[in-house]
Amino acid sequence: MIVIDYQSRQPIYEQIVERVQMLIIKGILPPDSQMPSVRSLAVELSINPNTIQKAYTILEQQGILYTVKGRGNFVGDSELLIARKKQAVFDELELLVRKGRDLGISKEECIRQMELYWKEETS
Amino acid sequence: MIVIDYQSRQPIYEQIVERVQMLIIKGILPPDSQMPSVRSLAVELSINPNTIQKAYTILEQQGILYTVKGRGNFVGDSELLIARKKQAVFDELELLVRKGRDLGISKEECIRQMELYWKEETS
Amino acid sequence: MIVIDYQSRQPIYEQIVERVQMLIIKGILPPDSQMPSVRSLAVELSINPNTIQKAYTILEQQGILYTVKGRGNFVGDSELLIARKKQAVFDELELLVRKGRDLGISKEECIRQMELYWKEETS
Amino acid sequence: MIVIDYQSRQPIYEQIVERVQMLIIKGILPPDSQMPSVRSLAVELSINPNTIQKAYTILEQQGILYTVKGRGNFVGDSELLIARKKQAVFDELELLVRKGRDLGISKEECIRQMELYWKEETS
DNA sequence: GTGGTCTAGACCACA
DNA sequence: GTGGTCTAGACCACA
Repeated sequence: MIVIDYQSRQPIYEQIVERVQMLIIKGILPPDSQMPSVRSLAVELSINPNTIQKAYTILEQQGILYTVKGRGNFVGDSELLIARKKQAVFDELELLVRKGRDLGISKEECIRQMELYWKEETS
Repeated sequence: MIVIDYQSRQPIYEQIVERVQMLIIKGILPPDSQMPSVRSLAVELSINPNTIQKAYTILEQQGILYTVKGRGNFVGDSELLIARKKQAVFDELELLVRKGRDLGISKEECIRQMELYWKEETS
Repeated sequence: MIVIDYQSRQPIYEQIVERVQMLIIKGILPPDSQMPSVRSLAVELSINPNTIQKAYTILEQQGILYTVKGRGNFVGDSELLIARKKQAVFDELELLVRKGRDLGISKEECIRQMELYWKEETS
Repeated sequence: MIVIDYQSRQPIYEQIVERVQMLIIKGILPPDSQMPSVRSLAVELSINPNTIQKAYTILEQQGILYTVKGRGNFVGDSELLIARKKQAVFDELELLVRKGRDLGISKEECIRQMELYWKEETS
């Protein structure tokens, strides 16, 4: 379910955070479902448990997971996550528009490109 | 001319690389003009000369600066840089479109936001 | 495995880059095998870790090594490296042919020499 | 007569040494003809006289130029220079053959390439 | 443990 | 003066 690219420059714990977020967004991990335990996921991915723990801690701090003592980690509210991610996308878009304008890209060219990308099939 | 954020997670040498790229893109540093020397910029920014050297070396490898031994560093072809940066912006845009689609953002909403950002004044 | 000439005009980090490239070409360092750590190689060669780091960084930029944060450096695709090196040899050969022609060396003499060198045993 | 590439990584004094050698090899500077003075060449090329002096000193040490006190620098024996350059070309060729063999290039491929380069027009 | 960044300071080649 | 290399040593993120 979670695939890690060990050759990536992105830290493993960040990759786990993002993969879990995506699984929640896509509904594969529904709200209040139980996450695999730190140990079992560490074994499954052949990763140091400290690294899994770090990812879970971050997800908990973000309010995306919640911990029940003695029972484990559970998926929180997915709407919150989706709203936050949408905002992040728009924030990035704003930055990108600025960069593009500095480079002399016209609004029309930018929109044309965007529509182009929108039409493409995604794998 | 170059402002460094010492608190940033982004390494100092990367900040310098990006600031110099921007100054070239904006035409503030025209082609074939001489860059400040490694030592003088180090003093000006209160940074170790090695760090400046690292930034200049990267800019040289990217073909953005060229070095004349014993004379200094000079600005190279700015068109090359701008073309590369434009491509980078479009690549980022494509990624962003994919992210947005996964989050259920509609094409129309995306374009509306983009037009909004385009109208804003920039500092 | 790696021998450095401290008297050479060639910088130490370049010597390391070339030695590593040769060990990969010869198959002594197979793809995906782990490189010695920056620190251990520094101790082994009695060289400052920063210098090893510089060599490894260059090899990574060339796509010859890949780095996994917190784990180490690993050998990448050797075919890519070999193809690039072959091209470099032919490019040098072309330059050499031009130089030879300017000096009045005949094509026949050049080929005779080349065949001679080819027959020699190499250590 | 001498063209310097100020953007080259090759030091200017080395460029001068090589250009002068080439002019002698091609017979443009015949034996016993007088070289331009350090000062006049410095003015002509807009270069620091120290740099010209360094080039001339090297050429004298190589026996390619000779100095007559109070009169200036003169071109020496060109045969000596040509013989030495030929040897240098063959030495480089030997190194190249070794590199090629290590890379798995066949003798036939190497000779074929060489003949190819030999046929090409030169500018 | 691993690599990555940075400082302080030295010494070199080159112009 | 200019850039380039190297050492010694510190501190950080990551696994």
